[in-house]
Amino acid sequence: MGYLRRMAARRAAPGTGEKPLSFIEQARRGQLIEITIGLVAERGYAATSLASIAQAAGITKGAVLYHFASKDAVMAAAHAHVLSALVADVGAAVDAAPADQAPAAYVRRMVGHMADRPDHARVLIEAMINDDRPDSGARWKPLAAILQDARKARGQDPGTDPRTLALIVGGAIDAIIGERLQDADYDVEAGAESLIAMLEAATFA
Amino acid sequence: MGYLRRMAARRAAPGTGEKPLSFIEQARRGQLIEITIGLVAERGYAATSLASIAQAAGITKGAVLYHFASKDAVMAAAHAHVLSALVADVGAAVDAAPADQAPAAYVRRMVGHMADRPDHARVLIEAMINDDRPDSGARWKPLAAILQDARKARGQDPGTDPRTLALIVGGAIDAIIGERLQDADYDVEAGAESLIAMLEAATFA
DNA sequence: GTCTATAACGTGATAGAC
DNA sequence: GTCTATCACGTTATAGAC
Repeated sequence: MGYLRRMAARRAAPGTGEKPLSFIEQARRGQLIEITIGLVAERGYAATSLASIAQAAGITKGAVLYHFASKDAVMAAAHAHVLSALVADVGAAVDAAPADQAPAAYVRRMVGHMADRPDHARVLIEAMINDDRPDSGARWKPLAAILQDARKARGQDPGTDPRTLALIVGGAIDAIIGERLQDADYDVEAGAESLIAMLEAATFA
Repeated sequence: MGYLRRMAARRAAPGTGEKPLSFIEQARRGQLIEITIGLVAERGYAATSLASIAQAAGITKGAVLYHFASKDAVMAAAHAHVLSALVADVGAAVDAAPADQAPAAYVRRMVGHMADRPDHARVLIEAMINDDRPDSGARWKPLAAILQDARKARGQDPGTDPRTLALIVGGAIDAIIGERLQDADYDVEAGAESLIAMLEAATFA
């Protein structure tokens, strides 16, 4: 792995120095995070209020704010939860594949992961949007590195600008996932394979 | 054109039966629309309140609601404004190109249009997100049709599923534009050409 | 016809009850 | 340690002044 870890690192960075939390606390936090994921997936970030979270959990707003410092803290926790699941899943798949097939593995698992967890996908999309920090390439760099390694493993010249190639592939993945979110009948696996085929054709040119 | 018209048609549909509006009214509306575009581009849909629009225009909230029926009506007007500009621009470029080169023209003008108007791009993105109506393929169908026509003009078999191909290209365009919004130095023209090269390679396979 | 002042509501966060 | 009642603010929309 290592590639995707960087993605997560940005989020996890400030959180060093956590106090140990009780079992009931941990359970409540987990419950609230799950509820928040569902609500954000359904209504979006801005439309998800503390009141709606509290109501879904059967408690009051203040109780939510006892377990989390602020609304943003709840959102950040929910985002971190789905992001770490994504990183672990895709990272493992990429690491298990030989370097020259890592890009295909990345595309397949990324699409598969999101298709299997529509709620997570929607949360990640929402987070991507509402995250107004200028992410200096954090989005495309991991994939660009995987693509470069694959080319090296095949003994090819570095062809198209890796940044642009990673952006194109990443954007295509987003579009395929987005289509699945709107139409549950859309065949994402076939979409992923089409994208991989295009990528192979472009890499050999 | 005709392809992109459909995109706009959805939005424009209900608005038949408009009463003629006075000059000052039209001017105010235009002013408010421009202001709204700027604010939405800067802060996003949810964070753009009537108060912020009114303040930027130097009037009160109520005055805004005299010219538009509701906050959503202001937003819809702003969206319609940027969308019609996009449709007119890209549509003209596509129509001017021979069928076999229409996809390339589409990509170039789409990217160019957005790169030249970052505010418009951001508004379109925001609208895409907050538009929770299930758009039955409205997003990819125009491009899919252009791609199919190009293949026909070249006497090629219909290869990859046109829906998937359109989704991939559309997603790639979004990613290229998104990158430009975050990094003004990113060379979108080069990105567009890379995408077109990939598309050509895939079409010939 | 154009706009200002006011109202009714929902929000995130706090102070304090248990 | 856990949660409820309360607060101050910003929101959209309306009623009414000019």
